[in-house]
Amino acid sequence: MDKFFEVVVQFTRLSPVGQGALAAVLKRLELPKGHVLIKQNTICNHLYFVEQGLTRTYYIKNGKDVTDWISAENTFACSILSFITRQPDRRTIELLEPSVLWSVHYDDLEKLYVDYHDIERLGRLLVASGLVQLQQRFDDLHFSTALNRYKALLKSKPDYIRRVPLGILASYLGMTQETLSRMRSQI
Amino acid sequence: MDKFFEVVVQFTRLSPVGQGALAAVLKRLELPKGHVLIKQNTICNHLYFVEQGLTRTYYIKNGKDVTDWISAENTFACSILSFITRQPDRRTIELLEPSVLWSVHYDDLEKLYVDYHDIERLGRLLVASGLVQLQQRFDDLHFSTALNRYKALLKSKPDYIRRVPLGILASYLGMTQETLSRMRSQI
DNA sequence: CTGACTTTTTGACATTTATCAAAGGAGATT
DNA sequence: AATCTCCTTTGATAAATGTCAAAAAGTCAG
Repeated sequence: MDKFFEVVVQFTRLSPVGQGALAAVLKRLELPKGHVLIKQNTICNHLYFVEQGLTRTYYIKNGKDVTDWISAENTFACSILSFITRQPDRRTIELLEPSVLWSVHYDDLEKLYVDYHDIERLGRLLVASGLVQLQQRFDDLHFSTALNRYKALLKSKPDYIRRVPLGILASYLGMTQETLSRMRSQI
Repeated sequence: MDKFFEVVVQFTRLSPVGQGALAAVLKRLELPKGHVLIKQNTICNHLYFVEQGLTRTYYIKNGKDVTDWISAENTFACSILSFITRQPDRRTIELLEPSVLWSVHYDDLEKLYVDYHDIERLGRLLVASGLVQLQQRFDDLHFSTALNRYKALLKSKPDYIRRVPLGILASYLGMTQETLSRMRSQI
């Protein structure tokens, strides 16, 4: 749990009572590679913090597997659309490696938001951080060639290139695995 | 200002005192078409609410004009990256139509967050809503053909097609204006 | 170590979209 | 009405990327 609060404190300092309340609803999970955290077309009720391991979020679009997001150590994973809107979403989240996670239930978080101003603030800052990351990822995709998208990833997330299978990485970058394989040999 | 609070109340109900404090820092702007709200490479210190009119956010990428976002009535406009991170950003925001806007200064908002739990909550919900919208826009871009991106826009934002010049719309959709012109005639 | 399986690379070809160039409209101004 | 400017369409061609097929390389259980 220490890792979780190390990350949290970078967003905002919690009061001891707020931190205690948050710690009380955290659940530790130790799960094998391939385990499915969220199934497609269900409501995402948990926010996951990755202490160790790697997750990928994907869905099927026109019959093809599209990887939407990858979460590594010290970042969060959930279906953003479903967690916020409370509607089912097509996304599935699975583990690419055996992982250690901490989960918070949506309802618990909502209660904490009401009771603790500082946790509401933490929530705001976490969402804002997610927005910044998604905006950067969006920018990488918008009007970039396949080669530049790969280069951008090489710069921003070099560890993904070692840890994530090529086909999944290609899909994350919005290209086929053949194209990624060729881009890679071009550098 | 009524329009602004009509939108706000859809996110959360504010206490009278919170609402009053927020109203006190809102500034009304009436500006002509072409007016620049935020210049590239500056820090975005204001969040704008569009009561009437239309804005576009764009930047230059490899010498080309890339439209990143469009805000119409009852939505917000700012450089997300800059407003949140407090760093300069390449984005410029300009008015595509003569507009009526309400602006809030970053510093005022931060003070309100500290003083009023309900405004911190509003902030969280606004950012969350922004995240949902960006995620949807990202999904439209990820592994979609030009034609499908155009169709998705036709469904989600039909008014943009009437109000936004074709070249800007094309760039928003990540294609050239020639391609958009052809997609359009295909439907 | 070997066979079965999965992942990655390579090649030939097809499709999509961009680029460049030019021609049409539409609205504003004289 | 003629001119100007801006916006949109159309056509020819080029470049980027996808698709399909097969070979090569890596992984792992037995």
